Amino acid sequence: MRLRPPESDFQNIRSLDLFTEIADQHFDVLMRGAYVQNFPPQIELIAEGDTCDFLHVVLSGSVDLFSSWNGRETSMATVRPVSTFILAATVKDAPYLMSARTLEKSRIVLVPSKDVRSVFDIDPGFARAVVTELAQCYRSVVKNTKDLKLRTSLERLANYILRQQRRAGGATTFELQFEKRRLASFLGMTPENLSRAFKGLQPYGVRVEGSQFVILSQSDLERFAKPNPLIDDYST
Amino acid sequence: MRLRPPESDFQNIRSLDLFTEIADQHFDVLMRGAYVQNFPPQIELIAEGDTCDFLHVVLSGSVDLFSSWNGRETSMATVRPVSTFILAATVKDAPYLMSARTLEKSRIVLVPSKDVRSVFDIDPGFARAVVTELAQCYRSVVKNTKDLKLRTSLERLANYILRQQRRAGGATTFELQFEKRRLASFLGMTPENLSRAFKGLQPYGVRVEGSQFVILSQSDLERFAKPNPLIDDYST
DNA sequence: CGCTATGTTGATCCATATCAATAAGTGTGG
DNA sequence: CCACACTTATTGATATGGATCAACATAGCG
Repeated sequence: MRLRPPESDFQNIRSLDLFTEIADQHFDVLMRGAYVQNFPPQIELIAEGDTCDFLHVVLSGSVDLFSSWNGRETSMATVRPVSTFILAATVKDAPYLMSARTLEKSRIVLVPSKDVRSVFDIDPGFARAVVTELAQCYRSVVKNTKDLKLRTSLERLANYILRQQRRAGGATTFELQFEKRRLASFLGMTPENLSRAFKGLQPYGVRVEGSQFVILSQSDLERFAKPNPLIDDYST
Repeated sequence: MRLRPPESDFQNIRSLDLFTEIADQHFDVLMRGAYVQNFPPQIELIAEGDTCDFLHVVLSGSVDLFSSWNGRETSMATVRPVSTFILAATVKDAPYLMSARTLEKSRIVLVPSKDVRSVFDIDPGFARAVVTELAQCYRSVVKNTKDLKLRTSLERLANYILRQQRRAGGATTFELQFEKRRLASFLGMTPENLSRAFKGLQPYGVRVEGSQFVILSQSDLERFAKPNPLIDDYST
């Protein structure tokens, strides 16, 4: 069942960096063509290789971006509310490079790609926002590549934990938001190896109980992880 | 010695996708503020972490983009004429995530970042080109991540060879344009491992003599490499 | 309350890194 | 133009990080 997004969703969408500078009438154009839909968990929203018909906005829930080749699969990123995904395919009008599936019950807005492109061409504020967002995405992937190529799996895990801690407001205790197997895949390792890596971080003051992470010694962990803003900072 | 770009360089720069749709007067604005410079090999042009003052355009020669962490270093990409680099840092006005050094004698144009941003704001054709270029860059890095996470080093090498072959126009014989150690670093492996990987591809009809690659059996190599447009195609 | 998926642990294997030695280029200055 | 120095490439021996296989534990979930 497809429905136009109700007024209540508008606010959430408009609050995105991508839409704050857009002219009201142009935002209306995008919303008029848009659909909102609630998906159950584990639904494949898009498949890599598909043509790109919609820009997706996650309003609630979460979405996993993943890729496959030759029978192997890897998790590329997790999208959390409120944010968009596959903007690059949208602006290039090119096939998706990644597949997407819901991790939990999720509310997703689908904005027709051609509307996005046509509004881009007439709205300078939106154009500016698109380019900023894309640059941000690009930089995130570059950081991820550096993480993968310059660090061992133990170092990646250590820095991942520190990043999550910051996202959780700096608390010494916080929850993993999804399965460990997905974390393993995202970090480029096997579930077995991840289990052992948790043990490997115990000497640096990391305790893992179920989905709960506890940092017993911030300084020990940081001394081992050597976090770097040019790899680990989300903002810049 | 810094010099304004002469007329002869203008044509080359303007032929870039990034500058084909820009208005003449706006292109002039960019060129008026720009400098052109000839660099010897092995000169570090920018260092990761530096603030981004210039968009760089390679007119001739070649440039290596690389990153470091904790005493390790990895090659991220090679930039060949005529193309730009660090566009993302330029539009975001954020620190470079990668360092750049000349691989050979190179002619580079430096366009002040703030000029790029201000022209972006007033020239829709240029804005469109910037967003297309950034989307392209983003997709390239995503493909590279898939390559790294989904393939073994031998598979990466096999597909790299096939990509280079296509760049060389499909010839069965072609030259590696730089050192093997850099290729190893780019592919995320050690030089020793690369040497052995060359041997490992012999059964699939690959011969390496010095910097020359010979593909004796296209079909065997492709059967092993399993190239995929969503990882290996440059265009989309 | 079982059933099924996820996570852990142990044993083993394999790919890749590291260390060491040698060979082959490459460039420089006499 | 050659000799020397220095970097890069190759090869061999070994070490190790991480994958795989297998068994078991645990936790969600219907």
